[in-house]
Amino acid sequence: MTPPAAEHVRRTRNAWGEGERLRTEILEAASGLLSELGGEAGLSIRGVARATGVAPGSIYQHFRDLNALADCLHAYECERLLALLERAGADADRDDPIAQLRAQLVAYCDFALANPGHYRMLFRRPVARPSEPPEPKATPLGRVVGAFVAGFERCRDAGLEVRVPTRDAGVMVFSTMHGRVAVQLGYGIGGTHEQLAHTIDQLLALIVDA
Amino acid sequence: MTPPAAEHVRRTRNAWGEGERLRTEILEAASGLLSELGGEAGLSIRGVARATGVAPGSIYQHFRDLNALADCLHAYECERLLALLERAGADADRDDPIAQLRAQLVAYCDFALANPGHYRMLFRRPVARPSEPPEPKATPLGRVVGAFVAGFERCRDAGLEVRVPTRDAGVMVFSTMHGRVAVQLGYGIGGTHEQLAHTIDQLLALIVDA
DNA sequence: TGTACATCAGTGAACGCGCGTTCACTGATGTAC
DNA sequence: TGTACATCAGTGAACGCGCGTTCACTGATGTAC
Repeated sequence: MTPPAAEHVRRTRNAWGEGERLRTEILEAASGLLSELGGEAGLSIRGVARATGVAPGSIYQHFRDLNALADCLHAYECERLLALLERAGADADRDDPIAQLRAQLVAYCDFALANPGHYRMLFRRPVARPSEPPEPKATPLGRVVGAFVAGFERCRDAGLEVRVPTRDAGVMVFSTMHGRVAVQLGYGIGGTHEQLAHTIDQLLALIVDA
Repeated sequence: MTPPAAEHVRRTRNAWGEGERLRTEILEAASGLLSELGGEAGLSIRGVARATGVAPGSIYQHFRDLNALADCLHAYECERLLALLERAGADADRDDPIAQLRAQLVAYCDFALANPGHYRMLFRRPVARPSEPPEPKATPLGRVVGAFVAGFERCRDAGLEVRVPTRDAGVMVFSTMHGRVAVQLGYGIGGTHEQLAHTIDQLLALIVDA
């Protein structure tokens, strides 16, 4: 019942005209809480305020209410993950679309295993969200799948044979990795970096003819 | 913020010597709430009491506290699912271990898609449970994987060639199905009964030589 | 250069609420003698 | 058969708590004249 002790940080207020900085500080603190709490459940205005070192009321200058804060945090984490995937792809061999895809898949798994709380929030959002209707493509799941689909399209554009429709291929690698990650997180097996990399190689070899 | 309206059911108290019946009534009511709430988050003593039609204090005659109630509910749902799998296997052709396994996998997917809230509770239990250490084999995930492993062992015993160690095979089908279910639940694609059955057939054909 | 005022970046006390949990109780049913 | 007592299956009022949210405020920094 006791919330995890979020140390009461003292902070110096932002300079005149830079109030928007608190918004980012709040999101970063909330992001840290996701790790401590292991997910979105238990996230509260007061907890985030404590972690930020700010009065509860101050949150409301940047977020309409708890729901809006959760939505923004969700979007914030989603962008972080997608940026990570993009960077992983960009860091890989420019002329090897398979290597790029592989790097993105590895980055995805690494993120999930290193940040279970963030991962849970991103992909296991509770259904009962009265806000707006889902719109699958805008969902983190949809966007990550989209990134993988784009990877397969790059393979196809490079003249490699992709044996199934690229959309199906994207969904396939996502669901396989999501399942593997869940087994590791909940069961503790099959999720070493090497095992996952091996699965990724096998999957890619199965789907695209290099 | 308002909890979903759990209609205040009036109930007649149990007869002398049959007080244990309330325990089951509570678990059944809590199970119903899992559907309404879409998962374990938001489950409360008072909510369960309302759904059962009983005073909050009455819960404590059967469960030490909220945590114990959640643990028992977890076990209760776990048994329900495993019984479902067992029945599915038993209802299939006695002499066809592949048909039995197939029936269990289909039953598993059907359960997940029909009961997202229960599924989430069973397989996405928050990490921060101070109770006892996990003990993977006793976990729903562990036991379901175990049921699948047993299915592959029956195949092997029947003289069929299982191309990977049965344990790996069990983990493989579980993670594949878990991923597919997650994509359907969060994204709305790939999860029709036919598509899942098709995936199951493909997977089984890949793993065991019939 | 002074000064009155506006704006900014917050604070902190207060509210009402639902929650978990406790506890003295109530009324019906069984049991000992 | 009567009756005193024990046990059972709950009730419902009360407690203290953390929560979301509001609101009047404070003190520092900018701006108009």
